[in-house]
Amino acid sequence: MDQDIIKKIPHKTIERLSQYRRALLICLSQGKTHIFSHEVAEIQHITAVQVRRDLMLIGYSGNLRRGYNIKDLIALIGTIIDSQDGQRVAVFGMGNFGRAISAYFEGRRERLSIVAGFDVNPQKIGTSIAGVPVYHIDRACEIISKEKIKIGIITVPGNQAVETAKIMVDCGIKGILNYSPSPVKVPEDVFLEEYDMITSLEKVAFYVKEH
Amino acid sequence: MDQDIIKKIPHKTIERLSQYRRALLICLSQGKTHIFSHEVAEIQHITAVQVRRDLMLIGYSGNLRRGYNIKDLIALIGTIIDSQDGQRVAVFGMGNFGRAISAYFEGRRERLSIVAGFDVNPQKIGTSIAGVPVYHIDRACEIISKEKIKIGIITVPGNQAVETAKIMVDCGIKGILNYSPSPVKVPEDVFLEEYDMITSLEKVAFYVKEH
DNA sequence: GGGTGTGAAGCCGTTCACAGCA
DNA sequence: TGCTGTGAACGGCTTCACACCC
Repeated sequence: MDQDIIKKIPHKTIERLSQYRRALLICLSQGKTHIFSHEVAEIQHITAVQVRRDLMLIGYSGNLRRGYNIKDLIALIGTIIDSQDGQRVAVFGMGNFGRAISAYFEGRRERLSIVAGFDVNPQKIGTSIAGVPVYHIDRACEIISKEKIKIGIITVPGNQAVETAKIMVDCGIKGILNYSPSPVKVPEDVFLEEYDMITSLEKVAFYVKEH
Repeated sequence: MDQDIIKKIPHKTIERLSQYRRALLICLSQGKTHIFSHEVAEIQHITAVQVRRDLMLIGYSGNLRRGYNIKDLIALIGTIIDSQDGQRVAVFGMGNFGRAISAYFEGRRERLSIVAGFDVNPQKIGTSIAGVPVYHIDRACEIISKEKIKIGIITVPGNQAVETAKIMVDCGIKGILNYSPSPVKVPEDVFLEEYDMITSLEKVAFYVKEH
């Protein structure tokens, strides 16, 4: 697919494509071969028009009678969001949360895999958690370079997040997913996504309070 | 603050208010008493105008010379997003992720606390994880009613999410935060927020791939 | 000058409405 | 009839631009 077109896909569509793929993989495993836009929409709690718009953006055309071919669509989404030769990820902070993510991710995606964990706790160094080898943070640059890691997930406590992000950037990480409660700063050329569970929970609590 | 005004605050502003408060609490603990909009903005990676807009929406006025009074602002945000008499939360699925959330949350907010965990693993039932007592899922309705729980977090494996959400709704939960990879369906009057870590990671990976 | 507060404009994602097709 | 594909309208959030103030 044309690079220029891919570059113009909005963030939100990228997120939804990822979600569509997950839903489609489940449908495929249930033996379905085709699906209508309104079926996808219902699963994702959005409208059918939205689904068709997204598929329009990536240039996919469905069949009028049977809807979209699930296998083809999964493949097409793969060509857009996956990297040809796979991407490697490291987790910074192998506490409860780091372990949870490693376990959650184990073997879910061929082209995106967690290959290293970093921590400072000597009891964890040298062990393997959910199939992910744990190294001391001091070896970050060495391992990142050796393992060709470009993406890092921050799961250290809030007060260490800023410092950790600095190390990641210095070692050549180009994409950071920050799950700590502290926002971090990165250079322009590093993609940063931050998510805080407390904010989400407070939001839910707010709307529950307001009925 | 006037209820009608609160109802009109957009979702995004609510999220940012939660984030502002977190940042402000840190500033307060560092001994600062006042802060400018551009300082808040920088922490959150947004613009100063955006911050001022949000504060305008909630009717807060700063001091021209010194900016915003941190203590007052924290208090005001509290009156908007917190519930007067506190809200109680349950975690469904005390695996790695459920444990991580419980630990992460322990003692962070007075007005929002995790008071129960549910699981099916007999080894966990009756124990306490990160200060949260664990019950068998069969007792969900009993405990939810007794503990006056209105909010639930789903951290069960994807294939059990739909079923778990059903139980939650049936037991009277009014707000759900779904961290499982499977979207769930809930009635109109239940507030639902879904977040999937794989989607976020795929998004980061996509933008790293695209430079 | 460097802040705040805000009407107006701009932008971007979503939804409407409908043509086209099997 | 019931779906897809899409130009056009809509709406809500963000940014511009500027008045005002110390």
